[in-house]
Amino acid sequence: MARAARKPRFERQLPQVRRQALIAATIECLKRYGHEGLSIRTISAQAGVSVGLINHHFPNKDELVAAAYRQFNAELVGGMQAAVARAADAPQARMRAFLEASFSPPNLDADTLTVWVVFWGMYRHSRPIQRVHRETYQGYVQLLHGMLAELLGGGAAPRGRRPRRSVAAVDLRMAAVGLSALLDGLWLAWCLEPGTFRPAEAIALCEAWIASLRRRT
Amino acid sequence: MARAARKPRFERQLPQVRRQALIAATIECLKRYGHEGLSIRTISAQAGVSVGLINHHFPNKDELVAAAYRQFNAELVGGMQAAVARAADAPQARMRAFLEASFSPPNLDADTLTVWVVFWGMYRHSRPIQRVHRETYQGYVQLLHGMLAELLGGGAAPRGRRPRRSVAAVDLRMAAVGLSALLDGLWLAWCLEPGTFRPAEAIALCEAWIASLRRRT
DNA sequence: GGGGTTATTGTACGATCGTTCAACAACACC
DNA sequence: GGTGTTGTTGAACGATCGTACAATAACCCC
Repeated sequence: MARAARKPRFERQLPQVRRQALIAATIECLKRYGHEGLSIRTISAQAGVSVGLINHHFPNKDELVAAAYRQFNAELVGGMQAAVARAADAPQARMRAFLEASFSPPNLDADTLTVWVVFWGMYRHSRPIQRVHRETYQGYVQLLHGMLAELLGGGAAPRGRRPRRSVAAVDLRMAAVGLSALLDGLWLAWCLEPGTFRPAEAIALCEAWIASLRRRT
Repeated sequence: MARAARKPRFERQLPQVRRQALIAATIECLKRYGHEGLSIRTISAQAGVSVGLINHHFPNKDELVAAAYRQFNAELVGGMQAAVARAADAPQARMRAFLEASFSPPNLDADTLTVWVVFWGMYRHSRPIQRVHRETYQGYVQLLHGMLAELLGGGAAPRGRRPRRSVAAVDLRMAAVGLSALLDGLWLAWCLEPGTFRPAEAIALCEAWIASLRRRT
């Protein structure tokens, strides 16, 4: 045959690039097929590689899944933090941006719930999943806690000064628990049955909750 | 051998009884092993029967799982309704009983969450699961909605008279959405990390939410 | 106590799972 | 252009999955 440029059967990639592609394929499979999508063959097909390649870049399947969990969490929490950082430098505006990010894609999405549910199902029995959860969830809690402190503490100093009264610490803790629960519950309900209410209504509920908290302070 | 009473190798059961035992074994396996416990062999071992028996009483695995989901839901919702029915015939007392049942076993239990998560994971792709969900969840929503109507409507007649103002209907709908979300979120948070707050604190948060609703009416 | 009904058993089968590994080939380098 | 490194392939393995089915035996009935 003449020197027709033969197309290579595959392309070599840097390990870092390939690992990233495999992680992305894993998340995509989870979104599409849920728990059923978590098979080596499904993921490798999605990534367009052979079955053997996964075990060349990851010691086993659990490590790939844990890496996907880390990335998935980091993206969502990072998006939240970025939205808050973009907002005006006022407690109300920051909280507003946080709520709007909470009730917009990619957070408010049935696919996102599908992925979450799979990871939740592994939480109790998988050590790597537990470890990654603690790593990333902490950032989310601190973000929420900090914004509530700004809003409710009044004098809560931006340089980490202690709150005026120790009583406020207890209230703040339960305020964060409550707002977090309300957020998660609304998010869950919307993802399961999007027709029940509109995202704006969910935001309004959260702001009403916060307002009733401020009234009590 | 003398006529030592030979122990039968197995006991025949009425189909109804055996089906019930298999359903109970399925739920038990889900509590212990989560998604991994959903295998014919695990379930049959838990029930103390052979692998073939399941397909004699159920056409396939999905039908067994759907039956388990129906029973699991019916027990929890039934427990709620019973708790409310046992309470004094006053709106506050009924709501109080409802909240206490929500934040006590068997509802408030990490095992219960484990089972729920598995069923949630099937929700999107399994028709039987969707059907059972609608059947049972409806009872829960109506219970919650009815109690809120009693508490907030004031004049909401026990004989189904229409509320005074049509505005109240919209508020009532979102009030139910909000309380339901708060309940689910608190329940979820406690099951995932029981050390964060006490059940009584969760009840207090819900009652504070309801109180702020009443104040607005 | 013998016979009939059918709940129950346990093996077998094909499919799919995660993982291994020897062979291959793409690409950088000299 | 030859050579070395190593990212990549794809067949193969043992385990486990859900299901099918013929054989077995428990229990009711007369």
